[in-house]
Amino acid sequence: MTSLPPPFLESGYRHHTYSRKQKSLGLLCSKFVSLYDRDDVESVSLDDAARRLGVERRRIYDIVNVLESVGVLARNAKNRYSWIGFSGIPKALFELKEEALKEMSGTDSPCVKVLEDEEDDRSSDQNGDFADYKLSPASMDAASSLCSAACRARSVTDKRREKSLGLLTQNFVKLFLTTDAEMVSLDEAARLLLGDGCDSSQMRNNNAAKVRRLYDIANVLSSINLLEKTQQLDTRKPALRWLGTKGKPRADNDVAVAITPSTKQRSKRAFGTDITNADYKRSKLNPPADKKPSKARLRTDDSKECNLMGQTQLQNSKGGYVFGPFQPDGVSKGSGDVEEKGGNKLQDWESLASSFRPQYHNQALSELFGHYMEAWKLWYVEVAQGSRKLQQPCKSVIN
DNA sequence: CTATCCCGCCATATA
DNA sequence: TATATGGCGGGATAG
Repeated sequence: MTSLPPPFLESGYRHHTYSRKQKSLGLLCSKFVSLYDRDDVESVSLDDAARRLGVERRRIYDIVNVLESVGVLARNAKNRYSWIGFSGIPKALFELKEEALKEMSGTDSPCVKVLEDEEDDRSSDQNGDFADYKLSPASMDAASSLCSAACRARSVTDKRREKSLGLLTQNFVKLFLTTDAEMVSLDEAARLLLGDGCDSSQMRNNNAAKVRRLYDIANVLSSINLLEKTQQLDTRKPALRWLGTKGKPRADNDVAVAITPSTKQRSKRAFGTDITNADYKRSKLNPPADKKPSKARLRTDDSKECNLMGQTQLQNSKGGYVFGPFQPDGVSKGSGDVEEKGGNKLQDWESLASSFRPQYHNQALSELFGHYMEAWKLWYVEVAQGSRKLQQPCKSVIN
């Protein structure tokens, strides 16, 4: 009753201008954010959100799932989330990265191919070693990707979790956090997000499904300005550019530390995600046919004061390699059972940094990581400390 | 035509 | 069981 079918809306039909854009996940997410990103908000009710935004609950789940993956929200209970805000992003990203690094350090893959896949599903995900970043272009490692079947014993529950939007989002983000590449073609991302390997079989259709999910993720992350939908400069192919890590482009000096948005707890618009009812939606350059998209769009993001910190733009051999595989399948609880978020995380950045560093074979990466640690530390400390009262969740998380 | 991706059915999870 | 979640992919719209 509350929902109106697409074609025909409420009052008459005066608005033949039905446009999907008006109901895009991204726009909805923007509304969602502006609705809750206030100092006095600390709890979010899905029911309330759905009602206030005038959409079906299903859509709220989509938004909330990805936002939670990047630390903007935290689940409390049924129908209940606590609003962390943008200040929670740095921490979340840091943890994601930490997790990603841990996973790829070859120590994983405890689960080899156990037995053949049962029923339908294909052996999803790949993982395996991360020895070198450059995996052979094609053919890759169809064989190695066979594994992962393992964890199936974990019952259906984990199985479902494996394909959740939230996990997909995390893996997607990890991809950007563990490499200096900032742009991935949609297609490539879709492939990496799951068991690529063999491109044969009827994975064609499967891939299409994944892409659909990728669009969902991209849309909400875009509205948060962590991501940007673009297209590869050469190939006009659609691609996604990560914005969550770069500082302002104009910083020549490698420094360009964080632009800590809220020195004071005041500015809740950490990420400058202000949505005006007007659709400020950037029109995607997309000129006629051969125009250079380059400067087409002006100040892409009105100086999102957000951005964690400046990072040197040492974009070296980006073109060469591909991202190593990470471990998608229900890893989280895979190995341990007691770990999870209980332990002592983010203890010493110092030690973490030093312990991680040696893992890089690539000098540039190593250096880059150093910057990451530095900047993150700064940012995190500042935000965590200064953040208004709603920092309680953070505090408790640490235990 | 292909790229996007909204919509909501219905399987699962949870209270 | 009822309700809450959220895969999943058909098929409509944008380009």
